[in-house]
Amino acid sequence: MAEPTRTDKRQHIVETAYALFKRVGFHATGIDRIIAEADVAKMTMYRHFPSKDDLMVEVLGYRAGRFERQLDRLAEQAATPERKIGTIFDWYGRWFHSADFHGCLFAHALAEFGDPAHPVFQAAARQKNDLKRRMRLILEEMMPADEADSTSAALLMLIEGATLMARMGQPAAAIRDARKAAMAMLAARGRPQ
Amino acid sequence: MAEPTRTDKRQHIVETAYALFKRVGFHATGIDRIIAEADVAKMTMYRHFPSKDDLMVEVLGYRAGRFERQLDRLAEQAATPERKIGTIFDWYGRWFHSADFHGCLFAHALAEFGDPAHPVFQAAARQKNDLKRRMRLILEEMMPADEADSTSAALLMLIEGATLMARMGQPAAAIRDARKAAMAMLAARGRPQ
DNA sequence: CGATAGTGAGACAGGTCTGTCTATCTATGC
DNA sequence: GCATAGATAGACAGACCTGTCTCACTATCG
Repeated sequence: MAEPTRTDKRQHIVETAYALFKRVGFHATGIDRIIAEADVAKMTMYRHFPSKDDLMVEVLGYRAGRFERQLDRLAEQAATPERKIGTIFDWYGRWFHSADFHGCLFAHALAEFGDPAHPVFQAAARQKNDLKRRMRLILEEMMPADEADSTSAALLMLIEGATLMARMGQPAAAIRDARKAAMAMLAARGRPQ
Repeated sequence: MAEPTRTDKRQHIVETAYALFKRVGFHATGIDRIIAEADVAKMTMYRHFPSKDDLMVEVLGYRAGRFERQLDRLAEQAATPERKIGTIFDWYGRWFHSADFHGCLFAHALAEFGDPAHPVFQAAARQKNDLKRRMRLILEEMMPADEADSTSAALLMLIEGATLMARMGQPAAAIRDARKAAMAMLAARGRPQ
């Protein structure tokens, strides 16, 4: 009964690969290392994922899904648009300070796979676009659509930049300054230029 | 006379490696490809650079120096702090639209080399810190030091995030939204919260 | 002319990479 | 009990990786 079922193996490979890609990188992580740490045979991995590319895409999808579900839960608890955006920044603040923070896996994927036609590039870009859309929909509750679009873009930039700064060893300053700028951006709305 | 001098070879290797690292990535670019495209012997490269790590650090330093010199020249022409910041965003806007834009080499280096003790990581982080310091010094002409610090951090985040969005295929929207947010940030200064 | 320093071409070592294949084992469903 | 599907270990292919080494060549300087 402690025996893992078939589909468990698949998920176990995904999670092991996720941990390695995050810590070590995509190119720098070899198949041999993934199967060694996951403790599965090579053919088991290749049965589930025809190639390393497929595995990377699956890992990114898995991570993106987990991220979306967490933000969904947080959004429910917040009443106003400002607070909803605030909970997103809160999430990033906690993430920056978590023990196994190694930067954004999606940004790293975009960095390592420069070809926009590559499935890994596309899977990573999808997550960024999804996050921007999420924030845009929130902002549309409090401002016109075009303004919500440019503001959500700016918020996404702050988040991505803050993640980079956190990665460079300044997690506390990163989230503080990003949050401050974001809140000022929302509070200043409607004021005369 | 059309013959290249000795030190030219060294610089030629650096520039060829730079073009490849930018387009292809650090791990994905092999020594063999660098020397093939630079049209030099392998031993010539290894005489100048004891290892690939050394070459990568040199490439990052070369690129950072070129960047700094360009910003120095632009800063001279601008009168007010606001305009100086504006010229930096202008530079990024032109870069985003240039033919061989492939994202930020330093951000990619940070993504591929996760260990903060790695010389490549450090060389890349240095450029980000230098850019932040440059903007902080400009902002200190118009605001107190602590405010200049957090504002320069926010501006750096906008720039890094905009670079990521430009890389994902939206260069025009990226620089427009980043610039708009940055200018609003500076204009709103002193207004009551 | 001769010495020296940089360069060239390429073999080579030792390791790693992705992906394939075989042959054996095991667990579940009927 | 038995068939089937999934898992196992490990060899293997063929390519690529970094870095070393040898030996011949060339250009400059005195």
